[in-house]
Amino acid sequence: MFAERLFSIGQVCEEFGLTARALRFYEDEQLISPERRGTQRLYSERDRARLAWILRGKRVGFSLATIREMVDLYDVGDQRETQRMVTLERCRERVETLIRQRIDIDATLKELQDFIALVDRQTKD
Amino acid sequence: MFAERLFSIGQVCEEFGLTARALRFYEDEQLISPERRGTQRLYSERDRARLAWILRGKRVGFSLATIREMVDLYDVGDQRETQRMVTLERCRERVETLIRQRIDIDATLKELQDFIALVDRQTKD
DNA sequence: CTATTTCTTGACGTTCGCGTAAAGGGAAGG
DNA sequence: CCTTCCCTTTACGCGAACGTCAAGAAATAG
Repeated sequence: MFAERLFSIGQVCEEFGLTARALRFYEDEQLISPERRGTQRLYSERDRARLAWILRGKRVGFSLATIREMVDLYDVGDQRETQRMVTLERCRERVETLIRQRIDIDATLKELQDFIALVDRQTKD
Repeated sequence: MFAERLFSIGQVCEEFGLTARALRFYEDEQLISPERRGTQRLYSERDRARLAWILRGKRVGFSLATIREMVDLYDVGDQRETQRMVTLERCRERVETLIRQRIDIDATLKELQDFIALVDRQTKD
């Protein structure tokens, strides 16, 4: 067995392009919970995977609260029937809004590209 | 010729599902500028089209500032060469982030749907 | 004409997602 | 040992996007 590689907050900031303040804020908001060696934070591979998830969630426009809800959903592996149904319901809601977002993005993309083509034609005259 | 149908703020709120406060805020931020009959606002068909654009922009995660920039881009029809290039550049940037967003959305959708399938299988046991 | 909505303009309050000092602790290099 | 980073917590600040009264004007209903 080999010890897992751990990262300091500075390294993680560098890697993901965010500030220490942001990382600590995410921790306050319970999105990640890195180990501690004394007072210092140590980020594991799992923490970094969660971070990647968080950043992607942000890019698609989810709030931190929503993102936490979602990673929490993934974390509860075994649960009761009723709770599982709630989980599924929340997931399906997310899927709905994502699909809606795709439609909106496609429409916006089309208009933008049409507009670009129009301006291009004007320029060529 | 027939007079264009105009709408009160209340009607527009009803139709688009937002508050009067929000509409007035968008006006302060120069996203829309409805006519006035005395002190009352009157929204035209064009205003409502802009509103639809704004709401779609919000759903894809644009800030109001960005949305204003974009509707402004559409509005300036004829302009100088250099200005036109700036317009094109801004548009292409938007296209880039939208495409990036599509990729993120697709990835998130896939994970969600895989997860749903997983939970579904667990439930059937 | 009166009563009831619907509208108007301030102006302060709130939540989110951090930024930005302030003040200090701990490890690492010379 | 001293300096230099890198890290820590605490705490106030800020822009975005409205919410929420307050106080009054104006349109509409009866």
